[in-house]
Amino acid sequence: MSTPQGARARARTEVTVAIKEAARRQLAEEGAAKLSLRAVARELGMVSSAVYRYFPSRDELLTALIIDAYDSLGEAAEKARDTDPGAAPVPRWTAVCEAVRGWALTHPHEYALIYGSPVPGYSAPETTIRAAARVGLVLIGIVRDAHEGPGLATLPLPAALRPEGERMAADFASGLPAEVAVALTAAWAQLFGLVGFELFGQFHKVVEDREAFFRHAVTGLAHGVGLR
Amino acid sequence: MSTPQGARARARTEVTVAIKEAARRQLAEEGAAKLSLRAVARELGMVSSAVYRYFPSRDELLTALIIDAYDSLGEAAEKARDTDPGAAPVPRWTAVCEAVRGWALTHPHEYALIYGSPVPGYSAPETTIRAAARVGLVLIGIVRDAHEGPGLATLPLPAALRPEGERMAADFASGLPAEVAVALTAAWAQLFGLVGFELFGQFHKVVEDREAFFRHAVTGLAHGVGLR
DNA sequence: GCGAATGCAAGAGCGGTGCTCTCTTTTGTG
DNA sequence: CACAAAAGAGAGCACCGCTCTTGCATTCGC
Repeated sequence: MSTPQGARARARTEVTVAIKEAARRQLAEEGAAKLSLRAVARELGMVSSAVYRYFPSRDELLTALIIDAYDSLGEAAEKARDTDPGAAPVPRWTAVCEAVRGWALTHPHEYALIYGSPVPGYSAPETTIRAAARVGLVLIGIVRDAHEGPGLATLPLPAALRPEGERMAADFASGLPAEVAVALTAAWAQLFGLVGFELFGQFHKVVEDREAFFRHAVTGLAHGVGLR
Repeated sequence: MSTPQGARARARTEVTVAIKEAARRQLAEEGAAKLSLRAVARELGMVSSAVYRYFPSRDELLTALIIDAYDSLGEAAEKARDTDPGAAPVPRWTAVCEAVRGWALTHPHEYALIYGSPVPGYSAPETTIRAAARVGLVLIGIVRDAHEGPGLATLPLPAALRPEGERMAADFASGLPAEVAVALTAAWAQLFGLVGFELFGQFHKVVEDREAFFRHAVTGLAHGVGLR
């Protein structure tokens, strides 16, 4: 799976990561819309057609960047979760949320790539799905720990949503009550609403002290899923 | 302000709206990334350089579409608010939220244009800000009505966020308590997090009964701002 | 060890894009 | 009616994604 020996293969993976690095640099500077395969080739001193030996199309290159971005964000979230494993549920939750926000603020174009409009057309390959789930899994883990530890303050679930909640719990939140699975999914989406609004300028002239506002809002999200 | 007489001016506005219509059609079919001024010109039977007499650049055309989209969404929200003015606060709130969701589902590319990544680079002219505020104003109005009527169940605000909340209330939520202004702003962002996640495919294999889930989630948002 | 198969870079080229010029035609108005 | 302003037409520039063919190097099978 890793470098399968051969000097040739080694050179290939090296060029591949060089292309991704140059592309990521362009992405950070100009945004996804301006990312151009030809410019990447120029930066690497090769001709544009050579890049197609490594990525069959611009969209494939973008997809690779998307997966890397999901991984990077997921790693940031996991790191925040693990820095103080003994902390109470709510601080752990807010720490992860703030890590997500921090990553988004330092990688705005990459964030836009994965949580903004799907720019490369409509390609969401299965490979991206696993990567996309990492942040969600971190949040689930915190809530599960709380459920098995100090317990959760659950809210009632309307009857119409009960089967959906049972399915959710079975699918990706095993061990958690249905109403928590539903609340958690909503909080997950709402977290990215907060981050996206700040990042995309919707809070311009609306929220000034973004840090404090965010902390307060995600604390509210934590309470919404039953953490105390 | 409207058509200043002259047949020439009339023709100009006609061509202008024709260009916008063609552009909106392309936007709906292909998305913002594929929207091309030359294709618009082709569809209208004119040469590409002629379009530049009406819109100085592709970005300006996109900006016009953005403003129209904000207006269209705001109108949908206002319509939902006005259909049953005597209803209780929570149903009024959820009706507006569902109107936002419905508009987003029927105008996905336009929604992506205004709440996805800012595609035309980084242009957020002042003119768009007024248009962007309409949905927010609808939500504020509902909460204000409830505040002056049945009252709100407010939650405490951390001391660090009190000045921010006071400023918010003074700026755009006059008559509402500071903690409600803060909660309202958070709910506003969270609403679009829910809509965006559904629209951009993050709920794929996660949420099945989207309608019921959304209704439940926005009811939670309503409670979060103090509506009962 | 050597020829053949394979991998890779280079270059030219196609159709498309945004945008800018110049030139001509149309048209409203003094 | 004449003239100036507005609008359209066309060519052209630099860039884009992508394809194809052509040489060259490396690797593999015999």
